[in-house]
Amino acid sequence: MQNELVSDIYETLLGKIGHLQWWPADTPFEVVIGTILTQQTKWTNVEKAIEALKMSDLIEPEKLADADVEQIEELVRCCGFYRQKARRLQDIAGFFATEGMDNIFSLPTDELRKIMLSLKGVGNETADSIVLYAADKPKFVIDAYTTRIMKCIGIEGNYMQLQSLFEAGLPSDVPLYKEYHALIVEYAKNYCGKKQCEDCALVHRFREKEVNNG
DNA sequence: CACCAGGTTGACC
DNA sequence: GGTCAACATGGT
Repeated sequence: MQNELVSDIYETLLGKIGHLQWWPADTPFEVVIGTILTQQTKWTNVEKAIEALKMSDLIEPEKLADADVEQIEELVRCCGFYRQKARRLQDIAGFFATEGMDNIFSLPTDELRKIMLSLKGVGNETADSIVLYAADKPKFVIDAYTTRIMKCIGIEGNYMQLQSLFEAGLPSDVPLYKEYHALIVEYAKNYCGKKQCEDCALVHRFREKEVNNG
């Protein structure tokens, strides 16, 4: 059954990598900033930008919303797409400043997700990352690595289909969702390069399983 | 020098 | 529903 597959993958990754703690940030709003900045960019660049924003005392909705957009551009330049990211960060900051971050984050999970999706620059993955890692609510994050790994194993689907698969196969548990996504990213970064794909323990293990079962 | 990175959007079938 | 170029810097 595919329901077991999801927890089997988790156990395999956990055994290979060990427990992980995510998301590295001092405050929920810092998580939000990180979700935008990390789009299509390495985390080391995000760290530099966050540090720069901290130096300018801008890791707060009101302050970021009131800053000059040109200043934000310079501070986040190292993350790429810096002009649109600066504007989107400022928009989101303005939204949280107006509505109150605590008010927004205490909404029901699905409503929160919908509202996050309505912000420019926030798509499925970013919305779910905010819901899970900033608001601490159970939503499983699907990213390019997850999609790639599942396709390797032989399971294809769009974002919502894969998310449903994972959520159906797991207890609704925030720390578990957080760690599972972190494990997938770590695994994929270290073991799913083009060269490594041939020795991908995960893929081999589950392909064999499939043969045995079927 | 070419290619990719924890992605989103708007335009177009 | 799906596909595609644009968005841009930094590291291998």
